Amino acid sequence: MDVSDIFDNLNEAQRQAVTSESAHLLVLAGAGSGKTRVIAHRVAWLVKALKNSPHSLLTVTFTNKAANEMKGRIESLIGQDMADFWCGTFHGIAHRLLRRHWKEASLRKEFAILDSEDQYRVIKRVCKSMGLDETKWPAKQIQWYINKEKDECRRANQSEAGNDYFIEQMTKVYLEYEQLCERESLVDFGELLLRTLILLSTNQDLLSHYQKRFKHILVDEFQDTNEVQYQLLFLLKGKESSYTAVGDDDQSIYGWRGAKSDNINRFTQDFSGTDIVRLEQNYRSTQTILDAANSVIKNNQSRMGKELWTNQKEGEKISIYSAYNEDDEARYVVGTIQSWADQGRALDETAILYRSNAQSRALEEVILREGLPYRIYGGQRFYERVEIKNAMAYIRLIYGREDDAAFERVINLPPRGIGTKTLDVIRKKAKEENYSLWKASCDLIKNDGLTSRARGSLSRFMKDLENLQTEIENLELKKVVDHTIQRSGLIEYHKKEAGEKGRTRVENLAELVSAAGDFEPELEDEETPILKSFIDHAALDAGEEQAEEHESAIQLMTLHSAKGLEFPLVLITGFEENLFPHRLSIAEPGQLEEERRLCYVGMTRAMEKLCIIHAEMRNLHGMETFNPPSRFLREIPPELTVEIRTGGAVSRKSFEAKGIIVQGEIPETDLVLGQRVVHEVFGEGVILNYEGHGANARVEVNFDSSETKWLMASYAKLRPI
DNA sequence: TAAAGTGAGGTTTTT
DNA sequence: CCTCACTTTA
Repeated sequence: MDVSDIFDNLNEAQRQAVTSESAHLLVLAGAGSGKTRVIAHRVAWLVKALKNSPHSLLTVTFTNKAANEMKGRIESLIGQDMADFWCGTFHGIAHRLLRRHWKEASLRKEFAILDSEDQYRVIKRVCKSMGLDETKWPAKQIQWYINKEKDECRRANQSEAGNDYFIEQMTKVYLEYEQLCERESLVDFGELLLRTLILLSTNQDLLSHYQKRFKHILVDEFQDTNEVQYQLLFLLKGKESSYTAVGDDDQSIYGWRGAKSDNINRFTQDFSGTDIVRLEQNYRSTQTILDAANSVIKNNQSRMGKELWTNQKEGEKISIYSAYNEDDEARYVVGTIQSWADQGRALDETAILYRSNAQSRALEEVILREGLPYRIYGGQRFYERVEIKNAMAYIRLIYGREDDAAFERVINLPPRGIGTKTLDVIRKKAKEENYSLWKASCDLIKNDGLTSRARGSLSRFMKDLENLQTEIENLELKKVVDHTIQRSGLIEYHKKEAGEKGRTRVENLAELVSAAGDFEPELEDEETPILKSFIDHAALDAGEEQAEEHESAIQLMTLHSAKGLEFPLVLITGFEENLFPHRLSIAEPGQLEEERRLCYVGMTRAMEKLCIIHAEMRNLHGMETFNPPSRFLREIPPELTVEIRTGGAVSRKSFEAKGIIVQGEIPETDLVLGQRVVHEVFGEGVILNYEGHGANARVEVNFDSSETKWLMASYAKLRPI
């Protein structure tokens, strides 16, 4: 294979980054400048040109999706076996290390991973046992506190309470929680990282082994690293290791969960001999979109400074639409997308972005009404769904009876007459004897510590589980899962559930079976049984890929989850003060700047056309709220925008009030509002509304079929009658 | 013990 | 307005 393949289609700066031979490398890569590409090509270059073994490379990303994508790209670029190549998320890699060195990390061999819901439940359990008032000390807040502490590398005994009552109290719970996790060998997400950090820093042999192994460490989205992640990277730095950090301080939007974009600056100081390469050529967006995004982000004080440019054409102006309310907003959005589709473009080229998930509802309703296919990202992920978590709890219990969280989850699911009272007795017994709920149940049944009714139900439950265990022995994973959801009664239970809900739950369970069929554990060690690998996978990978629809659909998502994606047509909704920037972020300058970066991220997702919509009035929490247009709107130079119908011919409100057809000429066209026209396909109708002018004019026509459509005037070939 | 009613609270998200 | 968690009732 020819090494030049690796350089094809790279620009000068990219090539410089890919082939840099300085001790360390920092790539400051603007949005759409080919940052993932640089990492993939650099790995390829290290392997193909410099003959590094894949074994000596480590690539770290933040999401599983990004890791998979990266791996795929690299493999297709190199075209050789990369079995020994570590490429994963921080958590995935930490997990791998802990599984390998569980003994040194003082864990049990079969330690379990707590996802955030499991963690929440455990914390609740701890609070209860401490007799804490739940209303005064919400478990959610405690969870947040503990995770924050772990992100900052602090154990419970390392917090400085001073005489702060709040911290003192939090620390107490943290301590209890820590002990419980220790006792049951439970590891939450933060713990994966912190424990790995401690494992390596207290184990010189292990540390130098990995320091020697990893000659090149490459980190994507560096601006999103938090304290513990940074320290982990720093710790792994050996005499010969060389680091590549790629990031964009302007796209740091996760400060609120502990990410420190300042780690970029820290990197240049801690890793001496760092070469800095800036990627400022954007391959994604038109000049107009880029100019607008640049002038918004320029208002931030704390920046490393960077200006994107492109070779692309100026492109269309940015449409600004002032909607009357959220319903009008949704109609405009859908209308714009429809005319996009009318021009023969695909629906999956379009994305509707919003600040908070709650905004998706109004949009969804209108899309649904128009019968367009759509897909909402975010929200509930596959392995987080209750029915899936329940099924997984059975599987966890089959794997190991000591799993109290799983036990509590399914002991009465489907309902089998074991209520809180019985469970309390079991809990108490377990606590007294300091062993698992399962063992406690065994003893209670033997020693007759229960009412006969509870005893019957409980022993039936336990016997069922034992039977299930023997039945699935030697079956392949898919069959195990299938068998489990059948025999546990979960399928029956959800089938009985009313309406749509029950049906989708049954479907999801079926999906779980097929996910199990497709599941391939990471090879590495044959010691771990596949069942355990599958359980870990479910905790570590929320399963964004699952149940994906393949039909070309409109994409709906929050601004946060749009990061890293691109779409030809992007519509950002809810561009209002108190919504975006969010009410809670306005007061503090640091948070406001993060909101602005979020805005920058959103705008730079657009390739060809960007629309920004704000509503004059919006129903929020059941109240009519009037918010002025977002300050970010004023930061976009007016010459880059077209305001659609502002102070113009049509007053939305009067139009709304009474389907009156407003009169008026549509600029630079031969059409007039209220005019009867005929369309080749849709037949005759009346022009109700318009926006834009000349070649860009779009008109709303109410056809005699009573259907109303937004059409591009220049494409629709409307003939006046 | 299981199903209907009451009331607070309602950024952003990954692992 | 809508969701959720928790409380009351059959």
